[in-house]
Amino acid sequence: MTDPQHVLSQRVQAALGAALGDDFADADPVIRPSQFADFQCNAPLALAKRVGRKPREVATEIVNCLDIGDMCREVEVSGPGFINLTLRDDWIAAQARQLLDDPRLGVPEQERQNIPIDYSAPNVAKEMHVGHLRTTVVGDTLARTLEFLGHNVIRQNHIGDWGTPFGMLIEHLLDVGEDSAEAELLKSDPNAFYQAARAKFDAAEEAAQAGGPGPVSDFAARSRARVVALQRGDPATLRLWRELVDFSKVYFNKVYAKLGVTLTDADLAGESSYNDMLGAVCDELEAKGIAQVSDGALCVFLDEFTGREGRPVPLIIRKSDGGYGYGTTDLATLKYRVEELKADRIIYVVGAPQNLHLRMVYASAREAGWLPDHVVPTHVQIGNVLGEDGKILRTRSGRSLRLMALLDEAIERAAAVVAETRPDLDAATRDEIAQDVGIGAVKYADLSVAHDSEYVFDFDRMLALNGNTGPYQQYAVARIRSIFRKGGISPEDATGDINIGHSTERTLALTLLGFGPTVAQVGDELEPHRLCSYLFDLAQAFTSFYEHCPVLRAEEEQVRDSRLALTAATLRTLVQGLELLGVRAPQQM
RNA sequence: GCACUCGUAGCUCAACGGAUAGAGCAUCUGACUACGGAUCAGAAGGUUGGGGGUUCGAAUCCUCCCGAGUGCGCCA
Repeated sequence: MTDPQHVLSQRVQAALGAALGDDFADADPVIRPSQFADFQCNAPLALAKRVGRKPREVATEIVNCLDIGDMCREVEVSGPGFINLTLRDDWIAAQARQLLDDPRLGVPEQERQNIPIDYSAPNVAKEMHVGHLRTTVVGDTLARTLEFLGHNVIRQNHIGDWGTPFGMLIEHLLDVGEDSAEAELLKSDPNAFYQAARAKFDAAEEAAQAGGPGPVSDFAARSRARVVALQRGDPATLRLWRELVDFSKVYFNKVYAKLGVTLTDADLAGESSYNDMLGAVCDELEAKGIAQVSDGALCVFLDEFTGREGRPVPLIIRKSDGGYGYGTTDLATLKYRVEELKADRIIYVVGAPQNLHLRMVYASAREAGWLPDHVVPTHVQIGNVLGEDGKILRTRSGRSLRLMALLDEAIERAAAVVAETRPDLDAATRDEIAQDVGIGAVKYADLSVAHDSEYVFDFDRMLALNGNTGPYQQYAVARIRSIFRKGGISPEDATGDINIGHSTERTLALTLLGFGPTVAQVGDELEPHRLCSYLFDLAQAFTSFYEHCPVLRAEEEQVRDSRLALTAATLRTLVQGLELLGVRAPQQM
């Protein structure tokens, strides 16, 4: 048991029962870190009214019943009725030392849940751009964290692999030839392929309107026919469609490999995979009287959703031409996740603009009985990434930024720094460091701000070695590893007792104990930036300790062993924390 | 018009209803024969967009205004 907040909460709870009676024995008082002491409890303030007495009196009474001498050196009532708690150094030291034997670093066991997480979701035959960065990176961190907490995470990469654009894409693929260089673009620069198809389609539309049939306008007609063939399940069309998807998979996997995320082909669950359910979804909604035909389209109208001029906003589940849109797919997906994946909790890591749509999907599914009350869908809203001008990040020409290009630039910039600072290393090692630092910087920058807030993308800031950045954390890890390298000691062998002598040792040890609660909180609230804040605190606590407390050069052997153990615990915690963020910590940098 | 997300130091961002709103950049002061100075110690910097309200206590909750972004029927 290494989580002081949890232990203190239990102690205070016992005292509450003793002081105020059995009615309060299950009050579960909240303990928070505080600037006035190590921890603070405000339960007396919350309970004072209930017992009709003054908060300070209540607090004093609780303190009198508190049996806590083994872990606290000071307990006092202060302010309007807070209980301030200051831990004993030897207790902190002992708990910090326990982390070294604990494979989970003090992270509490959770009740195991089935949790599908919907994230990344790029489109076939389209470029991944900055918008995909956050949904991919945030989703991946949540997946890693919930898995670490013991849950059964089911990664769901809901790729856009179905719908009207595929008619023109397939026709274009046929036109250029499946083995052509143009088709190869799908694996490296899919936008070029998509744009070509799009341009051809638009030109064909124009030609068709202007002068009737011809070889150009023919393309639009062929594309439309191809969509129908695709939805009908025509084998030849399906084969071509699959080829498009396969080409795109190669591209996705390139990006994922570069980015270092845990998604694999096994996690692909694109829109097409729900195709067979769409008809039944519509039929059932119609039969239950939830959906009605309006202007030729089958729609679900719900009272709580109104749009312009107070008119109800529909969730269109079957278009007037008989086709299905993403509303239908999303309903089928939700149904599948509840019924087949046995979801206890469903997480959508999706852009903030989709909020209304998702809420309508949830509401419709609840209405239909596909989403039981105990299953809670959560939309982790992803905010936009902005450029220096405060507008959505784009290239100078106004196009959205290619994710691949952005990652390459980050690596290049990191490489330039490494080349300057570490000319002693060989090229291969420098290259590896540049990869880890460049990618780590981008991912960390993305994760360290609240997922729903927009943030300004700035290479210089994210690659800085100071501040709440990836490289700062990586540097802290590199220095720790350097200590062990220089001392000829393996971190696993640093298992001595921890004794606290210096104030920076105390701060470091106490901060270490915060890892478990922080990870649990990230799992509950789905906010990775809290883990970043924590790791930044930890890295700062370590560098401060590192400045003030020599480890290898400590004069007494006992002090040296203690500091080595503290350093080893820090290393493990930082590396584990960064791993949950999907940020690699190089051996040196 | 309605809905969602926001408005915090010069800049970029934090703050789970709790005391004196915190970091980092930038600025200024200190500390280098360094277990890796890509650092550390410190200073300065705020009427939390504005007005009301809820309560022991509000950046946080409610309400009204001002401002920004996004979304509101056949793209996904």
